[in-house]
Amino acid sequence: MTAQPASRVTIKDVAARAGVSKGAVSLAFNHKPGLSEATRDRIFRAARELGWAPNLTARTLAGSRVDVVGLAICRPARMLGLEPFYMEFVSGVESVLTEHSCSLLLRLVRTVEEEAGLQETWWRGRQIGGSILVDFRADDPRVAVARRLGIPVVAVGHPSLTGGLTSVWTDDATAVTEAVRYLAALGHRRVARVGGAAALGHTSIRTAAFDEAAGALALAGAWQVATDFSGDAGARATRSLLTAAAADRPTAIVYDNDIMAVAGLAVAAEMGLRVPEDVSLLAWDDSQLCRLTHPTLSAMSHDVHGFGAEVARTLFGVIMGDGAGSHPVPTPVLTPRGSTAPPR
Amino acid sequence: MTAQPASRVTIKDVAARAGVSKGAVSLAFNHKPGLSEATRDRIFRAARELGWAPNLTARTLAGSRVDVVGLAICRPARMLGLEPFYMEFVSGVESVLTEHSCSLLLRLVRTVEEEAGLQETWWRGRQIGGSILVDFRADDPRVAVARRLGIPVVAVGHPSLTGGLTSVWTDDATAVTEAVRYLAALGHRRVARVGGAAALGHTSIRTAAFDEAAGALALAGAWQVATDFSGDAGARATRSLLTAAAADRPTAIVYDNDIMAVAGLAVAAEMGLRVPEDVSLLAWDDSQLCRLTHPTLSAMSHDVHGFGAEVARTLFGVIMGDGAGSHPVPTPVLTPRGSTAPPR
DNA sequence: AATGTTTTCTAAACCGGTAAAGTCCCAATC
DNA sequence: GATTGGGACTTTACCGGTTTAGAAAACATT
Repeated sequence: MTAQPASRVTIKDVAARAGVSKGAVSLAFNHKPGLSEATRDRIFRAARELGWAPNLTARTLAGSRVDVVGLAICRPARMLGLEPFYMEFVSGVESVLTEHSCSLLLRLVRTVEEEAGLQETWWRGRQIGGSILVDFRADDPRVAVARRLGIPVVAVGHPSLTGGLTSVWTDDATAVTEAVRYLAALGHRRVARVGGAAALGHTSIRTAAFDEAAGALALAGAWQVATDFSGDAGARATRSLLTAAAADRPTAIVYDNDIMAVAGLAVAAEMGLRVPEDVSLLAWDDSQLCRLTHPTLSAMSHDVHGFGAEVARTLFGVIMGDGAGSHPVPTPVLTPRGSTAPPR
Repeated sequence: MTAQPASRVTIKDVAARAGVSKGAVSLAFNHKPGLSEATRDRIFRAARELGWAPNLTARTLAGSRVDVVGLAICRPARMLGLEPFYMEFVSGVESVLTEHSCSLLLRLVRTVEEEAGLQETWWRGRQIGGSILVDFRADDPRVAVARRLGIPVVAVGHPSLTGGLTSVWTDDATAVTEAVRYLAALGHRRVARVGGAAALGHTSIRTAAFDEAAGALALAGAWQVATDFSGDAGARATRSLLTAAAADRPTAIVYDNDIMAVAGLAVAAEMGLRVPEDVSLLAWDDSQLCRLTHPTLSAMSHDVHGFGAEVARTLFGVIMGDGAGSHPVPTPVLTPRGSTAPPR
């Protein structure tokens, strides 16, 4: 990858034009003291006339800031395409980064180990000034890497998973409990949950909370299935849950994302079951998708965009040296729509 | 954004340990001739022992490659979250970038003008080695910027829109024609199209092709609506198309993406119309979503992942200096599923 | 007027690499 | 035996900024 020449304007040209030294230009552009207002003006004028902006690469190398934040996402490509969560999350992150004229370095990886290596490479190569870590699992190798190298990171996940790294998280356990209680309150006694990838930490948390809630409410039936978050998996899981005899099958199903809930809706239709009369469905994340189906999908709803923004804000805090600790964001709240109702 | 110290290993340390000069280490790591096998080995061993990897920032500054590719997407954040197309496209791009150990710099912008400025900043600041431009519109300002600065870019869009930049594109006109012909062949005489954003070049192309095809087939009715690609807009458009008296309303609707088609499906259900008996629906892009509805959605289907990969490959070509010109990728093909049938 | 203090600005040393030019040594050629 | 020609490295000059240690000038103090 060779870069074209393309007559670049450098700090030297600006300095020459303003009749000062390189150092002076640098001071001016970093708003540092030691220059008279007059020269400052002269420098900015010269820069404007030449259309110059500091070269970030050089600036980085010279050892000040790195205006890039890393984010690696570790899920099979095919699955990602469908997951509204990530794009929305990313757009929330970006909204804050942009204010700091900071960019996002995005990479899709296949395994956490690969990601751990990537983060190390990025950091050592001074490609990033900090990083966002998502999708924690038990004994996550990224914790050690971040700690060993002292990378400023924000871990998206419950503190119990993120090994003491600064974390931003939603209270999944409470949300699951609320979901189950709601369905029980509607009168459901046989409830199922179509969960996400078993390896993921937040899936375990939800699984445990579901068991707990089902136990506390003494539900007659409580099923849980792990999937890979894909619509296909959600469809399969739903199909297998609903093929039992009417008296034995769940009357309500909670999904771990909204794609699987949409798939579940289709499966119910395909099997001739009415939603919500024969079976209630409850989605998670609540992207716009939930309002585009018929019936509309009830969901555990949270502001994913705002979540991303909060993560980015927290990361800036970490980079600046403050703001470690644990930052909970609002718990997903139940948004009832057309897909949930009392069982017949 | 200040970076932590974190005792960095540099090329100098490796050189010292291997008992050679910095230059030798550089030669070894760039696989250039002029070193004996023995020294090469010694250098690599030393690097491994010290856990050293070349600092990309320094490498970039020194004027060789820039291992980063830019991509700015210009659509409202809320809409993006839902658009399966982009994530899938990005994942296709990444799959090729990764092979070249190259990263993607992603940014969401609000206007093309903003993007044009961003591309210029990126390029001048040597943040990127090349860029991918998407969503072309008439008189797109990015064409001039790319040309003036000599940025290696690949334009995703029909050559008529991309002002002579190297382009990768799908033949939307042919695909639209195929869609209309198919519906006509099923016996539909009143067909509508719920299109994307009117400002976008490929929307205009599809609009013109639809008119042309409808004319050629002498359809009794041919409606077109422009939207913003959102599910809500798709729902609204569908609702307004279907409220006409049965004898006057379209019996088939083509959508410009699959989100709107899903929304259309829900609207039909909500209005008590059966799909495909009362109205046929045809989606575009064909993400997994189309197979998760009931009935499943017929779609103009193409390999978005592969599309992204081809774009990345072409970009590498451009960066290397060859491979300019126009690169068509396969035309979307009709994939009939459950949402299309002859009209009653 | 001589002596501190600031303020303003410059020169030069980095940052961590790359690349072109230069040095050294040894085998081949005339 | 002097010349040529490589191969194997090293030297050195950047890349485009930041930063620190001064120097020069302006101002204040005694």
